[in-house]
Amino acid sequence: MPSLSALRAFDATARHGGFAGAGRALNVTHAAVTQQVRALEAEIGVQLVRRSGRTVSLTPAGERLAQVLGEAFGGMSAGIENLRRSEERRILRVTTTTFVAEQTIMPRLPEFWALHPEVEVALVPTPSVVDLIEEGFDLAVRVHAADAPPPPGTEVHPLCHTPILAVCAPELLKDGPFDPQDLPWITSDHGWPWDRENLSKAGFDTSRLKRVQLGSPHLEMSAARQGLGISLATEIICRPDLEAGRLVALPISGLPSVDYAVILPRGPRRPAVDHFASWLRTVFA
Amino acid sequence: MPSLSALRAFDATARHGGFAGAGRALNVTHAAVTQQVRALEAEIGVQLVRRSGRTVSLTPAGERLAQVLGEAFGGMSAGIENLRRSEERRILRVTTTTFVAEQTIMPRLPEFWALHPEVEVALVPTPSVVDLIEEGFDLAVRVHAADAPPPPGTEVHPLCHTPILAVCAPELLKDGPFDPQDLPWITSDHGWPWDRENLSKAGFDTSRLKRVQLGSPHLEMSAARQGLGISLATEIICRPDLEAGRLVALPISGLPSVDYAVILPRGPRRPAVDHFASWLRTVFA
DNA sequence: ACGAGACGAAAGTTGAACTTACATGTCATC
DNA sequence: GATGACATGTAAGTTCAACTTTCGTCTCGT
Repeated sequence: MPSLSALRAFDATARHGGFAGAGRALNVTHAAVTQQVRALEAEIGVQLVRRSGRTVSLTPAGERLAQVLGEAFGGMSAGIENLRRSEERRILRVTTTTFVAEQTIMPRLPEFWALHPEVEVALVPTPSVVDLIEEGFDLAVRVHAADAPPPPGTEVHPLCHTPILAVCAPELLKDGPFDPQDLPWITSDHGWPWDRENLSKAGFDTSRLKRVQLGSPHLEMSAARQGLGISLATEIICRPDLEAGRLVALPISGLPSVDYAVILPRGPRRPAVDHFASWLRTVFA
Repeated sequence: MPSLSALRAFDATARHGGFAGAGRALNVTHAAVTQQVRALEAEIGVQLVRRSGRTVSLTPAGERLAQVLGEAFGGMSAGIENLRRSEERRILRVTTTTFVAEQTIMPRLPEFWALHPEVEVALVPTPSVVDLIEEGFDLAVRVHAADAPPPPGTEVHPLCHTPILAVCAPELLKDGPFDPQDLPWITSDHGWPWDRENLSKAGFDTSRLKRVQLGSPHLEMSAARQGLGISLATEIICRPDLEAGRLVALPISGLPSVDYAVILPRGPRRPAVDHFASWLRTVFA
């Protein structure tokens, strides 16, 4: 098969009716085009253009080839253009935990849309870390230790370092100090192993704790606000409730801190993904 | 539009299910293919292949692009292959004078077919020099002075230098020497200007000559053989008749000589044209 | 545990494609 | 018929995209 740039040079020559015009269209000089077309003619052994004085015209063979090439190149560029456009407009799929989605990102999403109104965002709360690439996500916000290696095929951009707090409704503290061992801990089947690990680090005897289990994660925070018990949560998640006085942090020392990070699939990204990632940095600052 | 070699690299990757296989198909290393595919992904901003361990698979976007590219490249190579083949088998169109065609080439054509049985030859006798390219001829055999410039768009390969003879049937000489001014000259409307010029150079008073005009060129030689008069012809044309004793050359001095040459359109040629041209050299030797 | 065979990354190399420069040829216009 | 604008032809010089090389890593089958 002949060189593709020679084919493109001939295609442009046919389209623009001359070497000079083809050169302009391809951003090269006319000499480059003549060389390529000559090479193509030599390669396939057929005269493709008639050179008569100041103008060139296609031979019958040239006409046939130009037809074929025009369709092929046209199909290519149309296909690529489609792909690029459908990709550009595709909705931005973001996965994170229910808490981060509801408490941290959703309340401030209007700020993002003020910056980039054209980007549609789908926030998909998934309890566990999922395979970004396999599930077709563009971005994840996850707890990810700063020194941990990124999951295969992804890259990690740290967002913030934030302490884990034990929070409850201020009413629970009205009657003075109390022993946290006595109060119920609001948790879930899924979150309990993690909560237990963190409470152990703070010196609690986790086998003696009372637990309140709720069916859906987004009920937990509201249960805490209503004084049902104590909940473990990162500071960044409950910051709005702390500032509004709906929750208070218990003075428990020894609870660890965690790192939040943006996790992105490796490889090429459309601009919308980068926009959202950099906006997240301001949200988690 | 992305680089065509990147598109071809991706096409080959899709076709062969991996970078290594694509590299083998394109006669390059796997590294070259990965680079090109990565560049393509960056260019159009879409992930096209999933790299998982030892194998690669196409993403949905990659599938779509592979489909489009496969059709485009397939169409191209089919079109080129068609062109090349139809050109290869195309009949060889040769133009020359009636005399050369009938007297010199046609009798020996079997020798050419013995060498190249696959080449079909069309001998087209045309009285005047025609535009090779415009009329779609592959080759012409013409009288062309060795030092004359080639017609535009053509190249000239000299064949032989041959004298112009005045010939007649041997019977006309039976009654002893005679004055050529008295005998009729066999000529044609079309050939007369040329004959007159040559006769003038040999010192004849052309206004006093008797002329016999015949309708078709290929009757002239046979009229000469039958003793109707004298004919002007190049030695190479009437050599078979001279050798067979059907014609004799009159001892007229002063007639000029001419050069025969092969005239070819410039540019790429298929092998059959070169074969025929080089065979002609042996015929005219 | 080990070798075969695939992909990944980075630095070095090469030649195809391009530019530059000048000659030539044609056409429109004055 | 002289002139200028604009096309193509050719050849020699230049550059950067594409490729190779090299080494590392991963996965799979034995």
